[in-house]
Amino acid sequence: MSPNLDRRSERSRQAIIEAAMALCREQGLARTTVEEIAKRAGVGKQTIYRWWPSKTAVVEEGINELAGTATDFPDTGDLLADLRTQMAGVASILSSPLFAPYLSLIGAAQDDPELAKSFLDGLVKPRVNAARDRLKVAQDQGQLRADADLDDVVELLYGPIYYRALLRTRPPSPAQVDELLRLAFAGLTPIR
Amino acid sequence: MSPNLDRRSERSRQAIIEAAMALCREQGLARTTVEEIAKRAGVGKQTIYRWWPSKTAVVEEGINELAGTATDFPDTGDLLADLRTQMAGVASILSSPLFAPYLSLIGAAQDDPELAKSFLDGLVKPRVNAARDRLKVAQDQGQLRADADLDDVVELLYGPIYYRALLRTRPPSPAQVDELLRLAFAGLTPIR
Amino acid sequence: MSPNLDRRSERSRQAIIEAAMALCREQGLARTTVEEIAKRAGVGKQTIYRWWPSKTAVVEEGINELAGTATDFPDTGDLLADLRTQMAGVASILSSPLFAPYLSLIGAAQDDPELAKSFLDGLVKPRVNAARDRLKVAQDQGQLRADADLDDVVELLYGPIYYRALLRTRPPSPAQVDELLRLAFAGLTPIR
Amino acid sequence: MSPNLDRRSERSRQAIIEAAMALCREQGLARTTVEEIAKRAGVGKQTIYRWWPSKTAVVEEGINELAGTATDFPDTGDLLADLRTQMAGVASILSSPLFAPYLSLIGAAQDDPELAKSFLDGLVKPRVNAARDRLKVAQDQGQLRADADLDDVVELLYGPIYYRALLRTRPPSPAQVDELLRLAFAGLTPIR
DNA sequence: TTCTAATCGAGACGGTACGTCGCGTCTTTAA
DNA sequence: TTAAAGACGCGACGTACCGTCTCGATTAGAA
Repeated sequence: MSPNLDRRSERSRQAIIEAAMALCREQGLARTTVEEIAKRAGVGKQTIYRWWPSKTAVVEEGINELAGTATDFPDTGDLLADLRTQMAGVASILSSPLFAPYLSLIGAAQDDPELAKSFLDGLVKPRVNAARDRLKVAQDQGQLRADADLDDVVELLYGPIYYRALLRTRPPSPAQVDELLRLAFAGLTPIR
Repeated sequence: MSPNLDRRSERSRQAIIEAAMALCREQGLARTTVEEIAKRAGVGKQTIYRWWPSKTAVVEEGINELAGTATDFPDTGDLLADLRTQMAGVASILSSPLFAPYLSLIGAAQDDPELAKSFLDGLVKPRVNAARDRLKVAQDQGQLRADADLDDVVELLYGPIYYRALLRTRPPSPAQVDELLRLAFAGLTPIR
Repeated sequence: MSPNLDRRSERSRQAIIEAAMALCREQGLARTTVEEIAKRAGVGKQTIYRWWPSKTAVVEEGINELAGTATDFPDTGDLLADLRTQMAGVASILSSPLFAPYLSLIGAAQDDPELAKSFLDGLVKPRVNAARDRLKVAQDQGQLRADADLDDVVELLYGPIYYRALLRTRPPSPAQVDELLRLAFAGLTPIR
Repeated sequence: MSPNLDRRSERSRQAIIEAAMALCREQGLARTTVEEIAKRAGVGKQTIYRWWPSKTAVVEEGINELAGTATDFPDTGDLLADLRTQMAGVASILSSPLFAPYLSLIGAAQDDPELAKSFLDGLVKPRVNAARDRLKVAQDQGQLRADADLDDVVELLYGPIYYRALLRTRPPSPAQVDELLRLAFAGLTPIR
């Protein structure tokens, strides 16, 4: 019924993911076809369909491998510094052609509830949890407002970065992160 | 060369937009086909292609008509109150099934630079400008930190709403807006 | 539901039939694919599937057009001479590369009851009937044994020609027809 | 190079042939796949490909075993009686579902010269030779027209049986054989 | 008010890609 | 070494839509 994982060809698996990511970078996910991926990977279409339900699932796996630990959270004891480091990494990623398939994936998820779910569970939640954990430590240390809900804080900090990337107003950047952190921590209320 | 606008059938125009929006709400933009739109609208395919370059353009027009003045900015003199009002409207829209095609459109734009451009110019920029104008007035009145770049402020306030909608963590809501405004204006720095 | 015959492209119809027949002659029906036919005819696959249920149906129509009136029965008043003429025509056809698809069709019909039926009704029966009509006239004129069942006679005369063609023992030929007629009319019983 | 016959599994060999024949009877040769045969026989595909070049070769072997000595020629000294016996056997076979794969095989051979050759050499020729031998004896005894070419006689007698089977006009039968022999021996020329 | 040219609904067309089936080969594990 | 099992690269299947292209049949503006 379901295929035997032991007999799976690792060579083909990697070739498929790499081909999918490359094509996705060149033309976007929408214009990338399973046939092209198969051809570029030197693989039969069936081998793709045997192990993934769709091209988006392939790209999801590719993104997951690519992201790896790149967005891990540091803990130097200084929250602001750590946020600056990590968020600058996120901003770089979201403006990098290497990670363009990531934005395509978020795009595709808008019309694909299953993809949305696996994307949320597999890519977003783990990283949000890590962020929340780091914030919790800082909050306990008095480096963060005690009455702030940590999910709200995560949204406040990362929302603006994704906003730029997804609405294409301007690319996210480390400079944005600096200003963003300054504003978010100081608050918009004018100094009296 | 280009078709004669005077002879255009308004009945068909509306039927097409309504069919496109309805199908988009039912199945998402990706699964909606031009043929379906034509059939549901009781229209020939050619009539769609004569007036729009693609199905996304139809949906874009539909969104534009639907949005109308719903997200206009009030000016009661009280910035925080006005933001609360307007942002709550945005949050409602972004969580409403009626506006689901709007998210689909942002999704499609990730792989379609032309759509991204016209979407940005036609839908996003005018509203961002209106927001910036309102913020400028408030800043001049001393209701907003003087050293805050207004584009950054817009991102800080709207980023978190779009973040929830597009990453599907949880739906945007007026309650989010309240907390968001509280945090953003007060700042994350703990009260000493 | 079913396509509109008035709007059918005659150019495409002919190109498809000609391509199918040509490929069938070159490689046999079994190795001929719908995709090849479409490509050679400069036509979309759907156009084939719109008007025919299968490639064999295309070839059937091609054979029908090709056969035309080539196997019509003459009536000079001399049964033996007429049979010689007409059967020689049949023998030529069954050994001609031009008509190779005809044998392929009979082959395919062995595993396809629907094809067998339409082949029988469309190609075989009309010709058998014509043969029987000619034989009936001759029988009434005393040129053919009065107690012979005409269907049996048809089988006796044409069976050996098809036998050679389908079992590939040796190709049918006018010479075969001569000898066949001699034997069949004189009978196998030795002259006392 | 070629596999070792001594180590061959007789159990598998028989299971494969039986599965192939059964499937061929149920669905025809064209719709029978090697994968189905392997599955039904409880055998790996490779085991089929190791010992046969194609599914038709398996069926050919199956037919050969099935036919066995069923169509052997008797020699009671009475040609007509012997022909009646043997031809009735052939007619029974050609109208029996058990032997349906035989007709499928002839069908497949129309587009497969290699199959045609091995079919002709392995199945047809030996039986034609046996028939010719029996006819030769009879001819020498004066039971058959002396000036009749024996290959022509074989075609005259067996052609009509195959004709019915392959063109699907009506099934061959012992009754057909009776009438056939009557006509062929008496001749079609009216009695003066 | 009639003429006439553009737009309309309809849908056939040449294509591209889909997701599936089966081919014949190859690789792994067990007997 | 042969066997069962089944993954693999490949090619074709029949289908769904694409965007273009005819077709009459309206239908509204200019004559």
